[in-house]
Order: sequence, then C-alpha cells, then structure tokens
Amino acid sequence: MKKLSGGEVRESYLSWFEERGHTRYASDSLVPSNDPTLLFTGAGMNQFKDMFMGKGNLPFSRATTSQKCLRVPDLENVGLTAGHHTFFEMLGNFSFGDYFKEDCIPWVFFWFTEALGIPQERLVVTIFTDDEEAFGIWREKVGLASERIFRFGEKENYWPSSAPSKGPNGPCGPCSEIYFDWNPEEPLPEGKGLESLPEPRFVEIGNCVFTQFDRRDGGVLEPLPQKNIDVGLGLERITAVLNGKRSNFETDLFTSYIDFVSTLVQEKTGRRDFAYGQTTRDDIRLRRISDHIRAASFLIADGVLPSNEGRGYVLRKILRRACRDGYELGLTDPFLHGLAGVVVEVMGAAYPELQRSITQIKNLVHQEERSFRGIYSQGAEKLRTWIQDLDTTGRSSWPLREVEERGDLPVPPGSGEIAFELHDTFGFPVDVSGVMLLDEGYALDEDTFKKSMEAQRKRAREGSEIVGELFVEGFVHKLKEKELPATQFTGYETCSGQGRVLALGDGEEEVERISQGQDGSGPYRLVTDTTPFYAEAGGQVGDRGEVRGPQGRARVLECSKQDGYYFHRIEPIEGSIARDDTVELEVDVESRVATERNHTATHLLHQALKEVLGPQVAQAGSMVSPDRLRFDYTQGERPSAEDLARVEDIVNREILSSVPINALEMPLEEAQKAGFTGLFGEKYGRTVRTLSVGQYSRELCGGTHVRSTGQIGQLRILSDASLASGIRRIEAVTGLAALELGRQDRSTLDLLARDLKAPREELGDRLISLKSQLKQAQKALEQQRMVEAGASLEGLLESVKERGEAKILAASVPGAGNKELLELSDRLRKKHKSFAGILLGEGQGQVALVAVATKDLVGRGIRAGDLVKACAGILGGGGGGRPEMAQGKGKDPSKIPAALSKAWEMLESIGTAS
RNA sequence: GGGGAAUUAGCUCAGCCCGGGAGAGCGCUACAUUCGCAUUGUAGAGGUCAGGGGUUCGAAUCCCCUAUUCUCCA
Repeated sequence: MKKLSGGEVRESYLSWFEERGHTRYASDSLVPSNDPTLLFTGAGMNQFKDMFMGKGNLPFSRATTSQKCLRVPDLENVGLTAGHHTFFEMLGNFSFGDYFKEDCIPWVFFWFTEALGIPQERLVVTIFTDDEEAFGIWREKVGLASERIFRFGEKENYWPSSAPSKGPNGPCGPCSEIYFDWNPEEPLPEGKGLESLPEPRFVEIGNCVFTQFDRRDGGVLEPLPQKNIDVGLGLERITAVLNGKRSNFETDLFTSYIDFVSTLVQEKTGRRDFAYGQTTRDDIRLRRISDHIRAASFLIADGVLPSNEGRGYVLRKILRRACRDGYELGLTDPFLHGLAGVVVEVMGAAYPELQRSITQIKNLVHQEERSFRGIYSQGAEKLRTWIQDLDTTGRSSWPLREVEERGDLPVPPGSGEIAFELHDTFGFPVDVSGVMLLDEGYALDEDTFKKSMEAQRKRAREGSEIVGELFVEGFVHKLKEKELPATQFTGYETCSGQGRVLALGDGEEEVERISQGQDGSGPYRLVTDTTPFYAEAGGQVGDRGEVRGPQGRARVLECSKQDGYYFHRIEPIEGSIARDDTVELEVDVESRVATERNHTATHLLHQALKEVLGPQVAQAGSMVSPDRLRFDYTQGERPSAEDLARVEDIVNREILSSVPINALEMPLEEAQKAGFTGLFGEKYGRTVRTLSVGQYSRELCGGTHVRSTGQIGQLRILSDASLASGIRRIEAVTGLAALELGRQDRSTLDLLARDLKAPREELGDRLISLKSQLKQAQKALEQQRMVEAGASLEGLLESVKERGEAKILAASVPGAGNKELLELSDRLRKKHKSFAGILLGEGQGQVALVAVATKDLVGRGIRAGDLVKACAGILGGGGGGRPEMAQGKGKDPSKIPAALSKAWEMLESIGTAS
C-alpha cells in the first residue's frame, strides 16, 4: 500500500480517469447554481443531473470531478465519530450513456489496487441481490473471490435507497460498494443472513451506482435507453486508509488544523503538554473545529454570507459551534480567521476560489466570531447563574453524573424555558445550552423548548397574515374560471390609455357596477383588459391615478397584480363604473415619475454601495415609492459616515452626467452572459427585462425608470440602519423630495441661528458652551442650597428635644426642597445616636416632607413612613417610605403649624411608650 | 412582516422583580510611597439612568410611544 497524502490521492484519481477518456471538470459550487430545491450540494452528481436525464449540453459523455459537498444533517455527529463531516470531498467518475458496469467496475477497483497499491485481500465488495451482471464482472473481469462479494437488499444496495418498493419514481438503479477491511487476519463474515457489513471493521470507500431503470408507478422498472454511471468515493476515508489512520481527522487533510489549534492552546493557556489524543472531550472539540472551519471557508468562498435564514444561517451556526469549541479549549480571543488561512494553504491549490476570496473569508469569519463571543459569554453567564441558583435554592438538587451517561439525567424544571429565552433573545444556541447543562449533569427539557419554538412560529405566522388578500385569491379564481385574458400592461411606454372593464369587485363579491356613495364592504377593485398602471412588484409600489368611464369616474388608490390580472383599487368620486365600460385610465404622472426617480436611484445606490463597501454587498430587498426609497443590503459592519458620503457622491455624479437608461427584453441566458445581475432562475421566465444605466449598472428589473439619470435631480441619504445582523437598510430621497429636505434643514438651522444668536458655522461651539454654562449654574445653585442648609442646621439643632436617650425634632425649613431636607436629615441622624424627626420644607406653594428614624427608635414604635403619612395627610398630599426613612409632598403650606404639632405629638409618644 | 432583549460614569456592567438619597471594577486626575519607574495607598473629577409621555407625594425602577443596537421566527 502506498503512503499518499490527501492531495496526492485526489490527483491520482482525477488523472487515472482522465487517462480513461474522462474530462476533468471543476467542482460545482456548494450552492447549487441551477437547483433551488437544494440547500447545498451534497453529492458529486448534482451538477450533472441534466446530463443524466439526457437533457444536458456538455460536450462530453465521461467526466471526473472532485466535488465539494456539504451535509447539514450530519452536523450533530461531527467530531463524535471517525468519519462524519459537514464538509467533505467526493471523488467521482460519471458516464452519461457511455460506458457501463463492465468498464466502470474494473476501472474503479484497479485504481484502488494498482494506483494506490491497496492489496486485494484488504477489499470486499457488495452488490444488489440479483445483479448477476455485476457479480459476473467482479468474478471474471476483476477476478475477485466469490466470498468477497456480498449480496444485500434494496435498502443497502440500491439508489435511491429502497427505490423499487418505495420510490420515488424516476431514474434509479442497483449499486455496488467497495469496502476496506481493517482486520484482514480475521475470517471473513458469512454472507448468508447478513444485512450489512459490520463496522468499524469494514469501511465503505466507494460506491458505484448503475442508473439503468426508470421507476414507474407500482414499482415497475423500465430499462432506460441511456444507462449512466455515477461513482462516488469519499476522499477523506480513502486518505485515512492510505495514511494508516482509523480516523479521518488524523490524516494529513486535517492535521494542519489540529496542530494549529493545539499550538495556539499551548501558547494561550500555558498548557505546554496540550495535544490531540489526550482527552476525548478535547479531541471532539479539535475535530469539530477542523471540520467546521473547512465548511465555513468553502461556504464563504462560494458566496454564502452569515445571516439569520437559509444557507447563511447554516454558515452562522457552523461558525458559532466552532467558536464555542475554541472558547472551551481556552481560546478566549478570536482565532478562527487565522485557521481559515490554514484552510486556504491546505486546499487553495485544488480550489482556487479559496485563494480568490481569502480576504473576504478572513474578514467575515473574524467579524462573526467577534460578535458571537460577546453573545456567547453573556448567554453563558446567564445560564451559569441559573444553574447555580438551581443548586443553592435547595428546591432541586441532583447528583452530578458523568457526561458519558446520557441515560436518564435529571431535567430541571424551567430548563426548556430558559434555553428558549436565551436562544430567542440572545441567539444563544440551544445545543450549547444543552451541552452546558450536560456538563453540570443535567438534561435539557427539550419538549418545552420545542413547544416554545412552535409557539413562536405560530405567532410569526399569524402576525404575517395579510387581511385583504384573501379576497383577491377568490377573485382571481373566478376570473380564471371564466378564462378571461390576462391584463396587458402598457405602462412602460405610456401613462394613459383606454381599457375595457373585465370585472369589478366589492369586498367579497364580484359586482356589475360600482357607484359613488354606495354602501359596500370594500375595497372596490377593477380589472381591465389593458392598463398603463404599474402593479406593485419588485419593491416598486403600484401607480395611483384616475379612471374615467362613460357614466362616472373613480380615483385609483393602488394597483396590484396576481396571475396576470391587474387589480386597481378604486374609490368612486362621481357617477358609476360598470362592467364592459370602456374607460380612460390615467396614471398620476407626478407620483409615477417621482417613483421612477427613486427606482433608478436605487440601482445607482446598489452599484455605488458595491463600489465603496465591496462586492459582498448584495440586495436583500427594496421598497420604492413616490416619497422615498428603501434599500436593504447585506453588510455586517456599519458603514462609516465617510463611506456613506462617498456613496452619495458617486450616485450624484452619475446623476449629473445624465446617463441614458436602456431597458431591453432578452433571453435569460443572454442576459446572464452579458453580466446582468439579479435573481436568476426564480421569478423570471425565459425572457427577462434588463435594465442598464449607461455602463454603470446592469440589473434585471421589471420596474419603470426615468429615461436619463439626470431626471433624478439629486439623491440624499436619510439614514442607514441595521435590520438584522448582516443586513442593513438605507433610506433616501430624490428629486423634489430631496429639495424639500434641504429646505427643511435650512429652516431649522436658520431658526437655531436666530435663537442662539450665532452664525451657522458657530452653532456647534455655541451649543457646547451653553450646555457647560447651564451645568455650572446648576452646580452653583446646588452648592448655595447646601450652604443655606448648613446654616439652618444650627437653628434646627437648638430645637431638638430630648426624651431620655432619644432626640426628636419636628421643624420647618423655609425654601428647602427634597434634596436639602434629605441632606439635613442625614446630618441630624449622624449627629445623634438615637434620633427621630421630620422636616418640612416650604417653597413654590408646596411642602416637602422628609422623616428619619434610627433603628432603635423604629423598634420603639416610631416609623418615618407613619410620620410622613400623617403630616402629608394634614397638608393635603401623600407620601411614604421605609421605617428608617420616608419622604412625601404636601400642597397646602398654611397647614404647616398643624402638621408640626401632630408630628410632635407622635414623636413625644416615645417617652410614654418606653 | 411578527415577537423578545438591551440602552445607567470614558470602557465593562450591577441596581429594576418588590418605586423612596445613582453604584462597582477598569480607566482618568491629584497627592503620598520611590532616586526614578512598575507597584501600592489616599483623595477627587466624571452621569439629562437613550429620548418623550403617563401612573405616583415621589420613577433608573411600573405602563405607553419613539430611536438605536442585538436576536429569534417567517
């Protein structure tokens, strides 16, 4: 057996099949380019789907690839086993109606034995039960002993698994797998009664799929006219075999990452002897980090950005798990971006896209890691105190168990709720909560957690339901039943025109006529055969305007479309409009043009943002109305004020150079080739509408636009805000709205300048100096009050009466407010060991009350709160507080003498009480 | 689109449940210790408790609105 590195195995394979007439083809992106049904590319054959179906147009019938693959369902197992990965490489050779089993089997097998030098005695193969053809080839052409050929059922040896009995319909076929035997000295197992080969002795290193049938209903297998070969081999496993390692993670494909992290742990934690292979727990972490950093780097290289949904969410989750593992190893500073550099070193030669986006990878990883560390330590702290409280309250206390015994760990009440709260509020991953609980010997209440999640989903669903839309659905259905033609849109060329009324709606019902002043549940809707009204789409709001018929007219408030029908929401203003009327439709030109300004400006803004912030900026949504435009884009960090100013400048420069705008319809493929950007493949049909602003911006767009950028006038950015992590929103205005904004700013400034009596340029300085003057004045006032309070203190001391040890006082302090009284009471209390008293401060038609009592006197029945309540009652107010200290307020200063005598009465009761 | 959370000194945060004199640590300034520095000690400066409204005699604290930031669900 040769000793080969992972890279050498990959190269050996690809050139082996190149020599056998295969075209070496680049790996497909991890993000399937033409298949929106898939989250990620998970197998080598995905990019050749069309070829297998006979619909492809690649100029070859044999291909070999090393395909990047990502499998999310395996995420939980990564690190716990020798062979689970999220990201892995799949070597593959494919035949599209070219060669079949008789060539495929020996080529693959002899690659193992000849190119890699794996002895035949270390290999066994499996075939589908009755695939005698395959058996014959293994026996005769390869010369494998029949006890090395195992026959398994459709679950193990059919693709898709169990296809004949369970489906799905479509191309399928038997497969034949090749296994490596780690214990060749032991006797081979008996084939009879065996359902699969025992692990871990046997490891699957190759799977040849023979796509030869088309499954029909009822499990009927029709032979395909074109038979295909789809072979997949896991590079990591084969490398493990050649490296002589039982775990994929111990091969040269992974050691660089493990070494990098181990060294870092040694440096950062001072654990000089730290290394892989010491403790299971740390090994799992090292393996997980190694796997995840590969997945994350490749995902970013393929254009995935961390976000809160879909692919971006998977990326985020993977990065966060890796980050946490590092944290637990003692790496408290971000380190993953450094590790991402290692990925590029190790894999960059085979996958040049890594080298191209190395900066982007490092930046995003770094950013994501930093933001997560903040969240993580916060969440961990919260959970930690929660767990500690569990034990100390004594209400629930469980014995600590070993992590290995997952069996029946105690489930603390409320663990599901706290995990959900942490997850929902701080984005603290629930699996991390689970692991932290596990570390302390508890289990997470997963049912409650899931219930909380479900409740959250329900809330979101209910909240997002739009009220009026149900009607349109039913209405559309009726129009379709009548087979009415779809509305023809003329609004690209014109803003007015004639149309025939096809249908009218009044709330729930379809009606013959809509009249001014009629009672109806509304909203009224009108559908015509032709219309210049733009219907809301692509973020651009629908047009407003007017519709005039022979018997009346109506205002058009908004226009939307569904299944090709344009629905004008109308409000009759005169007479009535009936079905089959021929009507004049007139769009409100002013608001249409204002909208167009904003729409074209949005395209400019998009491009300018890319220019200033980087190519990673992608549109995440937009809203274009006559008043303003909103543009959501992907970007992690807040753009600086300078960046935004530059964006504004760039857009305005394009506006000033008055570039013409061209809208063209062309086939989708042509648009792609010409470099137009947009959401290909989803909403768009075969022909697409392209929009180019000079040479500057090229996008797919169905909206309406000005004819030249000069018509926009100017663009002013109003705000830039964060919508969600990784997504920001810019709001801006153009044209007359921008002018109006400038005017408002000016009038505000004028007002300030007039009022502060300072020229505009000095307003800032003026404000600062005024603020500091104000502060000084306030401080002086306070000091003055304290001085006055000090002066009155002496007078107060003279009024203090004695009742044994206790000193008591009830007095009024003219002009004193709450604060001064507090200060005075405090001093009085400090001066006398045992003191109770109340002070009334008169000022501004109000009376402030503060009472204090030292602890010993509280014990003797004097409560500050009672004093205040009694006096404030007399004074027409209220108050309260603690026994030692209380305050309140009264409204009638003339009652002060009465309040004081009541207070004395209460205070003097001390003497009688003792 | 629908929820949740956070916003308190230059920084990191406590205080909020249960309303009653705005706190801690770090940093800053001064002084002392020292030949000097590190250090240590002492003292001090620094806050419209995000903003607005409400409840209350009294709000950082309870309620409502707004803004900003984070986060989950769709």
